[in-house]
Amino acid sequence: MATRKKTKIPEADARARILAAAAEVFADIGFAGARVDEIAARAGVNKAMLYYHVGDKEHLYATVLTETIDRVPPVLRKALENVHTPAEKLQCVLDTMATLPTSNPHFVPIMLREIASGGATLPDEMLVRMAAIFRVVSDVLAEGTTSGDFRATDPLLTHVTLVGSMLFLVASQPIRKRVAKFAGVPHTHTLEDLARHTGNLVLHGLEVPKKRRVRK
Amino acid sequence: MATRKKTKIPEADARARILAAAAEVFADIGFAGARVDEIAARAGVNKAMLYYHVGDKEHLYATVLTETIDRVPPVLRKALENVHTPAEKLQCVLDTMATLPTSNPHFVPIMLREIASGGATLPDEMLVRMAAIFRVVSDVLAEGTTSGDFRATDPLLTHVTLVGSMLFLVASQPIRKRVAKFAGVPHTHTLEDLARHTGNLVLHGLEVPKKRRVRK
DNA sequence: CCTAACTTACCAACCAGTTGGTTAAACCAA
DNA sequence: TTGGTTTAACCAACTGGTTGGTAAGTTAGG
Repeated sequence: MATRKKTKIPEADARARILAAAAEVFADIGFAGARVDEIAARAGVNKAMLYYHVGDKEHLYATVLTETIDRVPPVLRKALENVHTPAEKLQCVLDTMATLPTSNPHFVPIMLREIASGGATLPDEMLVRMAAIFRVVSDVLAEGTTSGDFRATDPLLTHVTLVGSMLFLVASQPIRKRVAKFAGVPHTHTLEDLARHTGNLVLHGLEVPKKRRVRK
Repeated sequence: MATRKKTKIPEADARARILAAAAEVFADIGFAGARVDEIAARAGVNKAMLYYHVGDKEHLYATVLTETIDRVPPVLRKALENVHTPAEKLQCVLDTMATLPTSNPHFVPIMLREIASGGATLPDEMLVRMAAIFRVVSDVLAEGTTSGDFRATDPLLTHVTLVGSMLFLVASQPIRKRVAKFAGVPHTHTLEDLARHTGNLVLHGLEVPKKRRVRK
């Protein structure tokens, strides 16, 4: 309720409501499918006000993107603070990634669509931020490799595999439920399950260690 | 050039050209962004002819989807014919998936976008086909588990992780190149590299086997 | 002369962005 | 304190270009 400098009661920060509504709509139907009127309506704001507060559709989209991704690196770094072995750090990264869609459910579909379109419209601003996230993960990988815990892999490919798996697993949840029905297998997984499965798979691999192997 | 039944020279199968053009445009900008006029133009066909041959935009999209995914299971099964150990089969699945975007470059972005939208518009027809692909992979996983080569994992999650990694790796190639520049790391990978990396990661995992581990 | 294949010309709905205002809070000079 | 001025916040109504879809006709093979 705190009034700012001057002006007539700025209707509980319209800008924030517009960005939230935009994230929702962009996530649901993508940039091309999103309607500015729909965003304005969901934000409970006149369309002209949307243009007044954040500019045109393209700028609105870019703002949603950057303001969302900016929250990721600090969260990742904070989560890693009290974790020490490389394997634990990697699992921590995955666990944290799995929590992101809880606090920010619209980020995953938006990014997936960006990937799908080859990032044709991704501004350099976003790439800088993606590189920042990559660096956090690649530091963990490098630490694991030099400490002798991890095998040496291409860090960029490994990072993309991790992020891709998590994004895909999270985003595919509704479809997975339907596919599971058709394939006749049960399906009940939490976000933590997804992170655990990915961590387990990527850390230990599928193969049974030779010594423990039991051929029948 | 072969003329079919009757009619006035059916302009070298307009329907096929329409579907090809549609796949292109849907892959580039998604269903909502795609313009029917653009698709018709790329197919070298009058817009009214597009409606005459394949019906409205929605039906056109559904047709592209099903006709594309239908090619996957036979290719997978054929590729698996001459491969025998579970590990080799799994790598074969990944290799084959990596070849798909070569023969059909539009499938990956289209599927990624479908995942992003939670499959809200995915017809049951598609789910049946996705379940068919899942069954091929899950058979390989099950075989590996019962033979003692693979650890037991949730087959659905593992399948989705594999497919997701491959789709994501392939689709993210252009963005990866740009991110690599910002992160200051080199970047040159072929589709085979992607399949090999994923196979290596998922089969053997990141962790160095205890016996071989060298702490410094 | 019938019918599949093809075309032109058109339309109504839609949609991003703008115009031309109103309102009231804040500021300021007397 | 007052009353005039400025300015941020807000809005209804409009604009003009776009777009999915169609109607009504043409062409030519059988």
